[in-house]
Amino acid sequence: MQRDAGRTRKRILEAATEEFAALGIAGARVNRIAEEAGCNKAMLYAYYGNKDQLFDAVFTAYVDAYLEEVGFDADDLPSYAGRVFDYFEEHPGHLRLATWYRLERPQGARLEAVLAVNADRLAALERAQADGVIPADFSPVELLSLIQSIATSWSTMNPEYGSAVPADRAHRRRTVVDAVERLLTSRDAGA
Amino acid sequence: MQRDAGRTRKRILEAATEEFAALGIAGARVNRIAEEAGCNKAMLYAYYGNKDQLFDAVFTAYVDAYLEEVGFDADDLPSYAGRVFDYFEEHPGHLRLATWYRLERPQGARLEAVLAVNADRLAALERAQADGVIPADFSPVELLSLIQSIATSWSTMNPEYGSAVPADRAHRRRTVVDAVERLLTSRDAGA
DNA sequence: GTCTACCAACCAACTGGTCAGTTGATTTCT
DNA sequence: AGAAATCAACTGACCAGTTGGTTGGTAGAC
Repeated sequence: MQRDAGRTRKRILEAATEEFAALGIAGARVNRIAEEAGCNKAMLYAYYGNKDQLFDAVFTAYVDAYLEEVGFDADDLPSYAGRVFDYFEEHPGHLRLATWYRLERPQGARLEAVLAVNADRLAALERAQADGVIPADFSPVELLSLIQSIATSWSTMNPEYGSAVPADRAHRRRTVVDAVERLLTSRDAGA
Repeated sequence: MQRDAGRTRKRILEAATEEFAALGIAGARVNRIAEEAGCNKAMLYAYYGNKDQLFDAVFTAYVDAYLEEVGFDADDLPSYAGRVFDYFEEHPGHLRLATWYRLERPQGARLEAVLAVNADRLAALERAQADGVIPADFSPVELLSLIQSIATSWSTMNPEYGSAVPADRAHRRRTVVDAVERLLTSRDAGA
């Protein structure tokens, strides 16, 4: 058993990601994380401060990975929605993480990285609309909001639907991309 | 101070609704609920069994109120979406409750009431499509999933958007209804 | 090469406080 | 008198965070 601070840090972060994704901040147990990571609880406090800061580290790591992998393309929003869908299909825990964050984090503390990315995206959408590349029926923030919701709609459904939800991932993906395409189809001004 | 079992039950349920909506099952504190309800913790156990069953009572009461108030109309989905939007604008805690339920409840235990309502709605949509009242581009379950997501999209956004989200409730509502209308506009079969 | 002093990595065991749930007695109404 | 409603005080388990000490790698003296 070699000693390796970097490896231990990583193992803690992985174990914490799993625990927080499953149970949230209030439900997570520091003891369990340490046990799962195969190290002593004290290491966790040495490396990450406390439970809350550990959640921060987990959440920031997820956001970085998400932004890197999904990217953004104001000119092709349907395929952006498809990539969002793909990401959360492959990392269902990350969507839970994002939801816990929204529910359990006090209103004050926002993530700089996300704020900056959002501003960028809103600006890019505005430009694309000014250039006529995408229709301007919805404002940039409306578009982002709707697309995000649609892309994750299957994962955020109440569990009671259960068997009615199609098991075929490709089929569910097509639904998402299709719906976003419809949002972007210009309609006549008349009621 | 009169004694009144019914009133005490109700006060506990109200206090519990607030506490669970704010903090979820793991984060809620039984002591706080009793204090807020202005009664002893033992009453809570006498009337509702334990913490989990108390959450069940809270959640069931919310579902009943929701189903009653929102209703469903397969022939006019945009206005259904508008009513869903309205409901959660007026009871933001209830959307949080639904989210906690999805995150914290073990997969096994579903609510009969919701299962039955879902089945009804799927059947109603199927009929409406067969009658040609609404387009059949999306299947019933796809429609329900998309509409639910769109109606709650503003409330489920990451908090980092903050000031970019329009404060005007009527405006946000129009976005929702508009988006659902677009889903229902038939398109040509060609790619 | 190997000895040694040093420090980072690591941990078992503890602490103080908090939590869900219980008990046995008291009050109030009929 | 008796039943239902109420509660102060208790219990045992658990939990986040700490402490004081041990272990293992390694840099430099010789």
